[in-house]
Amino acid sequence: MVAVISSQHDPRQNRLLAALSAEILDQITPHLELVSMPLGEVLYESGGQLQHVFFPITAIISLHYIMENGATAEIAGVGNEGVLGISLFMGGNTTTSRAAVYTGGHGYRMKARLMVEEFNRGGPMMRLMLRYTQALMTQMCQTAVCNRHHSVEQQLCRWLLLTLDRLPSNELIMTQELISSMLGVRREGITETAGNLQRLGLISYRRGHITVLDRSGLESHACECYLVVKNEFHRLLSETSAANKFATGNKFS
Amino acid sequence: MVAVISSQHDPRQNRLLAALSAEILDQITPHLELVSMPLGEVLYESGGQLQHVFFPITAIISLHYIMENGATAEIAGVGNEGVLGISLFMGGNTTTSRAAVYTGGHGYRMKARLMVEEFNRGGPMMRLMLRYTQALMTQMCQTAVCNRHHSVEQQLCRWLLLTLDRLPSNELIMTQELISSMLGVRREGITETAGNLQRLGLISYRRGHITVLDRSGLESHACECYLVVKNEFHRLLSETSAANKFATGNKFS
DNA sequence: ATCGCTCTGTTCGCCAACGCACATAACCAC
DNA sequence: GTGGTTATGTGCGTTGGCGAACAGAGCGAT
Repeated sequence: MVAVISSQHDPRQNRLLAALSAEILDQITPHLELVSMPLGEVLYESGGQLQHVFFPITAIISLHYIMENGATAEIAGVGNEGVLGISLFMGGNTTTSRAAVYTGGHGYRMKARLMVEEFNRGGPMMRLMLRYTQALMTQMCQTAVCNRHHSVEQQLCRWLLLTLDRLPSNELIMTQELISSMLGVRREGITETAGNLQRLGLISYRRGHITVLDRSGLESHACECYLVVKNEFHRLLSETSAANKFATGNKFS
Repeated sequence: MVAVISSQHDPRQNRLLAALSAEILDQITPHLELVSMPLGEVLYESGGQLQHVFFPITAIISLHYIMENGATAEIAGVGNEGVLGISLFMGGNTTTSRAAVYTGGHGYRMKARLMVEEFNRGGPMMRLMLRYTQALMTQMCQTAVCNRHHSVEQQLCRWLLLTLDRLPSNELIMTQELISSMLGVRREGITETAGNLQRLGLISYRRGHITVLDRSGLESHACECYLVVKNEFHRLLSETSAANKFATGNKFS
């Protein structure tokens, strides 16, 4: 069973891991453990300790905050472009947010201690993690801005696109209820908005499934936030990025 | 003139600098330049290059995003507890946000290249900057959450308290117009809310000045977000924090 | 002392999103 | 199939915050 799964997956399906040199990737691959990440699994609670960092490949994780009254709001998402657990090497060990799987799938995990050791070498892994952290911060910023100024429809479009970018197909497996709790809005608001988008021919959906039919149409209904995040991720994490420039004068390199 | 100013200020007035060991602080002090940071000064524009990092002592800086339609929203603030310019060592060099002074005062600045070099030593400066970065992320997260779920009144209370914590006195020098653009709400909304708070005896204000009369009253009108941010800054940046724990197994230390 | 600019106070209609309640419809397990 | 469960659709009334427009009041400059 494990062998079957392994043959279908490769650490390079995670774009952060893929950005590492073959040398470093070979070095850490023995420590990467393929794990199933089922919908709803909580990878850490607010204030909890992480035993592993996670590199999703087909799963998507939501970083969100649960308020005293139980309401939730997503702060950022983590898919195959990223890693869960940056607080380990940032020095705080915990965060005030929670992480849960909202699109089931697989990912690789690595023991926290190994990750910290690798980070502390100060080499390409550290630089990659720091660049990713900055990209994640951009996503958080844009979430804040979007929450302040944009309509539910704009936010839904943004969110669908960001999620779609992390998936191999154009179909999302999730209920409107789930989306509403991610965006921190009413479920009825999603029903209404999704209905509009379907009427416009941008998406189609049935109970628990959403298919994107017209990606560029969705983009034009989304707010600017989507492209800001997407472009910043590309700028910071494309292989030809500022990595080398940054390394100038770095005694680690 | 410079001598007079210098005699009144000390790098230790910035709590990040104060958290460094005397040895390291002595080492970088020659490179710290005391600068005046007048209200409205733009320290960097979205996408621009930073020539310096800034350690505010009496000034407060707003990190905010300007939308295509000109509306603004603050993402986080930076005062004497922090540093402006983390994108320099995170590897991205620029951010999508903008930084402007919203409470005039003074701060120290340091040439960007020197900061990067110091960071790249991988020692206490790096660990301090990373812990600060995580605290800043918490602030961003809470801004996102607060924007989603809390009323203008709750947000105003939170914002006043966060600003107050960065000031030596209980008086804020700023117009309602300025506050509204920080929070990304209408100026009238601030007028109305500030009027309520004054009627309740929590604050008093006159044209361009706000005095906090009842701090704990303000706290009880604020949402949970204020304390989340405050506690997380304390946890991550108090001198007895996880710094040493983090350093365990770190070949730099 | 006065003028003029800027900041603050107040009103009005408007609308997006909310909270609640309940109807219908799809899917799953048996 | 059929029944139960869960997801989606719809219709209220309510409300917090918006946009615009303008009146008054404070403060600084001259």
